[in-house]
Amino acid sequence: MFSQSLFEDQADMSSQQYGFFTFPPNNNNTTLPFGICNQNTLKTLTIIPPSFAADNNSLIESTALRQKEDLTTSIFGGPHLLSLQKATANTWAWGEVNERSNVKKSRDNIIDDHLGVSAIKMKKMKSSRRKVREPRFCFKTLSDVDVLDDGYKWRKYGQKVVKNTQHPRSYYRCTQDNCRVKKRVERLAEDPRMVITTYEGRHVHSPSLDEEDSQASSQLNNLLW
DNA sequence: CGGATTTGACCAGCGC
DNA sequence: GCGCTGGTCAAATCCG
Repeated sequence: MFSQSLFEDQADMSSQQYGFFTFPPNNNNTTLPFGICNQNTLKTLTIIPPSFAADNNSLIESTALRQKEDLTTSIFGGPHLLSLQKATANTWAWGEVNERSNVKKSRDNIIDDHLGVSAIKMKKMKSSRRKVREPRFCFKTLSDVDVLDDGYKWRKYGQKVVKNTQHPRSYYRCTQDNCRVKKRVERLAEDPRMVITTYEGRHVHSPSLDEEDSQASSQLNNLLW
């Protein structure tokens, strides 16, 4: 089961996280731990902030390592800030390698190269459409609202009831022209309080800043996307 | 009235 | 080849 594998990954992830950042930017009640993916390991989860999905996805890991220190100091104003976040939400994220860099590998190797995905989930991923491989990032957030304010404007284009889940999955597209970023929003079957938000692709524009957006959230959005 | 959402139909990939 | 499933489309509907 897909959702089951999420739980398995989550347990391993907590021990590897090296920092937190708030997500979404306008929500003070959620913090997001992040860490580094270890490729080819099933039990070790990799957590990568979306900002690390650099243009060259093969450099995700090294980029994350290189920027780790900068994130915890300059972006968050010092390591002490990390502990000041209201860590009421148990949130996390995982990244997925862009398959385009693996075109010459065998099918099995391609599967193995997905970051932080359990064996069960990898099997599942084989059945999903894979023509266009965009970087994908999944966030698990404790929230009453399904659609978290991430600074971008989204248009819903579909909703689907996923097998063995009681909550439908919603599909959104970024409303910006020429921006093909999509996201899926669903509730965790085992814990409906948890919202699973999966982003696919990278924005080609800045967030649409509303009047409420603070300078800090703008800064964080630039970091993330 | 125009933009956003809903929702059933359709399509593609995969397993059997 | 067929059925199942997830993802997308697009007409209908909603709503500010």
